[in-house]
Amino acid sequence: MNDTLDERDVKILFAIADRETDNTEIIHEETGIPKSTVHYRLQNLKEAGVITNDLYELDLDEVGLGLTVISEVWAEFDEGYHERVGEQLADIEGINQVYFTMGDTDFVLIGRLTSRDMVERLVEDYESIDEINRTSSKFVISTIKTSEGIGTLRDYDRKSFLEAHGLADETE
Amino acid sequence: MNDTLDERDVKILFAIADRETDNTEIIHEETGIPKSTVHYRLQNLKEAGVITNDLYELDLDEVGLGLTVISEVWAEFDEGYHERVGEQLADIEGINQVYFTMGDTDFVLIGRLTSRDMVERLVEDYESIDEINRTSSKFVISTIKTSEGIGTLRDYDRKSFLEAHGLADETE
DNA sequence: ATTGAAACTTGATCGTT
DNA sequence: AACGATCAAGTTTCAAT
Repeated sequence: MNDTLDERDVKILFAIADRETDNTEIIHEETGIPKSTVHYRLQNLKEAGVITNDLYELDLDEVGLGLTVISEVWAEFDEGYHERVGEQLADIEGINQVYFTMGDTDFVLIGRLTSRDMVERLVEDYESIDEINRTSSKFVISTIKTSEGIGTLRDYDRKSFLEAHGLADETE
Repeated sequence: MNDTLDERDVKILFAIADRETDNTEIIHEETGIPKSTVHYRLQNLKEAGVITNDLYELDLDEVGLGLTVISEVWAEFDEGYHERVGEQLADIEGINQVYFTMGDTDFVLIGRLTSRDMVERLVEDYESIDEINRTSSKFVISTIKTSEGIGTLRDYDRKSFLEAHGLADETE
């Protein structure tokens, strides 16, 4: 975890996440921090390796989200409840992936947490949801790979991806 | 899935992922497609909802990666092997998250696939790795939430995030 | 380290094919 | 739809604090 990260950096990073853009004018508007200062801070964060590229992929360890927890949650089987339970799980602070899977009302969640202290709260949050029967959590010792969004494409060989979509490879 | 996506769009999207930037000059350099055409294509993809924001978060359904599979893999317990097995799992086409968890050599993987046909190949790929004892896979019926990278910050309340890091909220 | 203003680079637009 | 040339917009730099 990077200790050079201060409140102002956090403010800028949250603004980028919230407004879904790195446009300095908009980040300035959101935070009240001048354009050139925003630029200065972002430059430092890039050099420090907190922001790893132009697409604003983040080093989660560096921002203090080094702890990953994978939870499985079983809920009461009842048609309408899946979505409602799912939304409630998704709203728990620190949870960033929620999947509803085949089998008997089974959710898989992935959370990125700031510390072990949060785990206790997490489980409390699960249990505060009425329809939930049982939960089980496991800690991640090491994250060998993560990619999301456009980064997901890196996991594919372009030729075979095109093939899978019935598209021929255009040779320029 | 969006059928307006053609080979050229895919080429541009892969170039963005590979070069980790959306700089039109660089994408031009990578693909041979003129700057203004790159711009034109990206604009269309944004309007079509394939690219959902300035940070190039993608709608995976729209790019034809609508099928999500979560797998658990147990491997032989042997000090050095974790990383080697992990890397091999990470290299399987379509796998975009690999976690090594507590317990007896247990990996959790998440894959985004183009079609059911790929699942068979996936399992074959798992089994082609020597050290692996047992695998189990489940399909995701619906993805209720996913966020990665800078988007992960959206899962936090800024005040409590700052607090967790021992940072006071600066009032401007 | 911060900032407003200037300088510059680039993304967005336009007109033609 | 594609693309080279042009313009508007954004990013980066700079000098002062």
